[in-house]
Amino acid sequence: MTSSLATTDSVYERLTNARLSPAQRRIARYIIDHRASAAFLTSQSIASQVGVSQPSVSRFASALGYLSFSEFKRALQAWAQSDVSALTRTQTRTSPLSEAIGTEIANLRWLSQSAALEEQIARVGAAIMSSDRLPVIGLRISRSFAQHFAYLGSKVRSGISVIDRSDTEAKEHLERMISEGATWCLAFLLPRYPREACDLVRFARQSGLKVAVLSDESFAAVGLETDELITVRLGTGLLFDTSAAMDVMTSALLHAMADSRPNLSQEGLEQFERYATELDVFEA
Amino acid sequence: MTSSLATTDSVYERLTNARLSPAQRRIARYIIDHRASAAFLTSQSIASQVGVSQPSVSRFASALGYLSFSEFKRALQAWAQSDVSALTRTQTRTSPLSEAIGTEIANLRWLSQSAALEEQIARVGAAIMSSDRLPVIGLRISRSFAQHFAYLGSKVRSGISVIDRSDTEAKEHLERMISEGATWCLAFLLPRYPREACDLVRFARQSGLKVAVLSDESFAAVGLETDELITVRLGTGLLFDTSAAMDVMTSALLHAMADSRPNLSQEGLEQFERYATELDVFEA
DNA sequence: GCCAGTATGTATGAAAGTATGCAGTCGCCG
DNA sequence: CGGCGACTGCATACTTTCATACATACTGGC
Repeated sequence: MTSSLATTDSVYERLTNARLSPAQRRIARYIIDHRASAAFLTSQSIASQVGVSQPSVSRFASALGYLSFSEFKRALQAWAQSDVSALTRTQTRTSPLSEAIGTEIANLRWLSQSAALEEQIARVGAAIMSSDRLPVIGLRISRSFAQHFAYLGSKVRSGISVIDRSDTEAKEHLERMISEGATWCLAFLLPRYPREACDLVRFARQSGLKVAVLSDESFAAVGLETDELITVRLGTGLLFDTSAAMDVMTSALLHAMADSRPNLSQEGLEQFERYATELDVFEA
Repeated sequence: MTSSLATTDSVYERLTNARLSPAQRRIARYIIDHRASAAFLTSQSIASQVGVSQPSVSRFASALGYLSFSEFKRALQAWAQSDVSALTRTQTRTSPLSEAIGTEIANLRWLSQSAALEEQIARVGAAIMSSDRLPVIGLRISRSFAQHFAYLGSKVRSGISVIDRSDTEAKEHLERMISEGATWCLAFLLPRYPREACDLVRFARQSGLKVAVLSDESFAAVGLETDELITVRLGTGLLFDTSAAMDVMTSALLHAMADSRPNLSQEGLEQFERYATELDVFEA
């Protein structure tokens, strides 16, 4: 009876529902993140990976309701298995959501086929890293992208600031950054291309800044001059556009930035870690 | 030297080339036919499946040139592993970027295959649409997601506001929204789960709000109670995590919200269009 | 038929892996 | 401050799994 329960309930379900101790949470975390490989490790090696004792792993399995660690491992293997076999299964698209996901998959695929992209990202990353200050422009829907970039970017380098408006105050801000040593700026410019954002980009270039723009394919139609233009495809299946590719490219750009100045970036990241530990910022 | 040979040569090559006795041939046959599962069985159970003794299996491994059955099993697992990952891989991955894109494609695929998801999104969309006010929680990295959601969400319904801090002022804000009719709130809660954000979610629930959380898989390990939990997988190939699936789910949720109250949403969108045209907000 | 060589199962000890009693630590409540 | 309960690591007993010695069975050459 008990063992039949073990096979019917999903491992993941148990992991989410069970009441776990701190050490057990860390184990759960590790297992979820490494399920493919964790499914075949011994309690011993999981323990050492996570940094707890072997008995803790053993107890963890029973806390989840399994009779033994071995039984848990079997369930885990079945889970990991179903996980990969899901990949092989092609299914018919019916709903808008799966349509949308399908489109985004195609968009990402297109991205990975784009040959010159890799090199361009590296080039742009190095370029904006070389600027003493880095204004990041993003208005309306693009504001959140600019802020996302700036939040992470600030862990890699200093002097990043978001410009999410287009009034005289914003222009003043931009000019001040130029006088402080900004040579490049980065603009997120997604449909439907706010006129004000375009104006701001023009203003920046007139002021002598080089501009790197992250946008989508149809941006070309706007006819705005840029120094670097990275384009992605957006997903259009749902009420509002989805921007999975933009998310990936943002991260890729950050990666390239860090790559171009390993020391500087490493320092920033370590500092953040120290600070996070000190102030006990995160769970687990 | 021997062990390096063991890892370089493919298992399959050895299976076909080695000179084997009748019983060993049967074992080989079984292993080739069931490699996915055989890779994790004990010598004992392989033996009983094939109908030979356990030492035969043990000897079989050394006949193939492995130092021990354990080493053979590891090689087998690696083989089975590469076998399934070959399914996902169409081209050779070399750079971190194309790795990362590949991962995100897998993440999206996993999403589209998740059966209950569609229904859950619809349910959550309708639920948060029914709340007279809608606080959206997002701290640190999740702030931009919350803002993205709120920016678009405000075109679909009114009364959305972002809570991107966790001080008394934020709690005051939350309580005011409750008194104004909020019954649900939405929280973006991405790794590494800020403690403050978790606290805020607990506070919200204690204050009587239902909480829908958008997070990633390992959130389970945080052990936070929620009323609805939507999980995606993040991409981990680059310096910072990518969140293509989160972007899609955010949009899907907005879509579901609009679907649950077509009139209300339509009205909001039209109003935005009128306003945009009037003020000449966009290019083209 | 006998012998050498090969093949295979049984028995057994060693090693690896897992579970549990016990004690130390920490936080909480009276 | 002291007792209590939860948590966790250590030591250890127990279980499973693996490798090897030995015995038995089969094969082909003589």
